[in-house]
Amino acid sequence: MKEHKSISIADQIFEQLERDILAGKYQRGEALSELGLAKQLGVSRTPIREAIRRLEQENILQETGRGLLVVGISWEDMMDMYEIRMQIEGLAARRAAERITDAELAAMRDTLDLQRYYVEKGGESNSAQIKNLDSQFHEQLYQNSGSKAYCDTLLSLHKKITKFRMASVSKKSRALQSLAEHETIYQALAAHDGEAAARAATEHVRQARERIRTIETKEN
Amino acid sequence: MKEHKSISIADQIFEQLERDILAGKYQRGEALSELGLAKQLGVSRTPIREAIRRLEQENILQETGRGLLVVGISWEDMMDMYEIRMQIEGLAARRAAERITDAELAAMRDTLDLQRYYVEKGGESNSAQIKNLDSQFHEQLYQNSGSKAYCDTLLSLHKKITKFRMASVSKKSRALQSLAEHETIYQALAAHDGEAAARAATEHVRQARERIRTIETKEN
DNA sequence: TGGTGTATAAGTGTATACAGAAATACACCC
DNA sequence: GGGTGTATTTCTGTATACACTTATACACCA
Repeated sequence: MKEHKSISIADQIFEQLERDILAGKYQRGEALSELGLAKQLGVSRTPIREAIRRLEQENILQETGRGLLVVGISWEDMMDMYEIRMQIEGLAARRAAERITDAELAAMRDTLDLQRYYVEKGGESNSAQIKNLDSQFHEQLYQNSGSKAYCDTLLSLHKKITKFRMASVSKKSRALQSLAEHETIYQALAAHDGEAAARAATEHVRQARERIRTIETKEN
Repeated sequence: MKEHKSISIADQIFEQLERDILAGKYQRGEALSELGLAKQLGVSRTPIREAIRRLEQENILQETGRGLLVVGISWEDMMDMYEIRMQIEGLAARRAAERITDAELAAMRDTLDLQRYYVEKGGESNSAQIKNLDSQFHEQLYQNSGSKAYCDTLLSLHKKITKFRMASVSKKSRALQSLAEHETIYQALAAHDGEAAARAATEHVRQARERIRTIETKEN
């Protein structure tokens, strides 16, 4: 379904650098140079520069006048993003519940069913697939809020969170719990119950944060 | 106090295009071309492209594969941004109240006093100055939340709002009311009262939205 | 008259060349 | 030996050239 308009080198580099930075592959404060990246990636500086400008706009890279500084996001930043999402995603869900169409509901239902299929099937090989479907459900929710502002804000936060340190090890029990929460959100949307949708979405983000927090705490 | 690192042409073009797009100088859906902009602005395509990439990242410009599409923001988008800010700015204010230092309080006090000076002095010539100080107060608040996530999110929303259609005609009565609300926020911060700060900040954004809404409604 | 095919124009994507600034290294002088 | 001045290297910023894609216009043919 996705538009494949040839995907320029600049886009690929943007994606790769973003992923690497958010995944923590580069140290916070580490210095990079355009020429260095160009040589390393085997392309000219032009696409590198365009990728860099976008990363700067996202505030995960910073120009210093002489070289680039990796800003990235910290653990605290991510917790804060969850906190912000808890509020905004709830409001977006309320709106979605009030305006969602049957076709949009059916599409979310499909996403949910497919996700359930992969989760119950289990296996590490499907974890990428599951993560994509999880993201897709949220993106559909954002889209169905009908608000560009909500959609843009939430997409930006969600993208950073999902790429953070290759986050969220997929354990089946957690995946099932997350799925159940999605189901609750869906039911509220289907019932066009704004209040319930808002509560469910907020609670889902809160739980997701807790799941991540628990993992990290154990690691450290 | 601001860092003046020579301000590249690319940066200037970014600022200008962003301002023009958000101010409504370009029609929503209007097509632009790199070469056209380059000729019009008398520079090469290189800085144009870098500006465009940043604007794309902000979702106010969109690549179509053949030319650019002006997306901009609509009136509804801006109302939604206020709604989001109502929530997030409240939380940011709560945090700021809990951690703000005396030095930071003094800096906000200075901003406030200077704004009051210009507001009471009156006159259209100072409206730009007043707007800047107003923005500065909010930016200080964001900064003092101590959270990169809150700061980034709020700065992005605030920037778009302030540039929207050259928003907010400055009437002295409204400016005074806004100032009084800033004062309330400041008092809560100074008292390190998180709850009060959150309430005051949220209410201030709500009122700001109402002030804008009233103006627009009269215009249409 | 309508459709098709080609030529042309316009636009983006990428590489490269060049200018200028800034840090660094090194030699020279005291 | 230390400090200073200069040369060199290493960056970024900008312009330009070229490849490639696609829309468009126009002529030709059925």
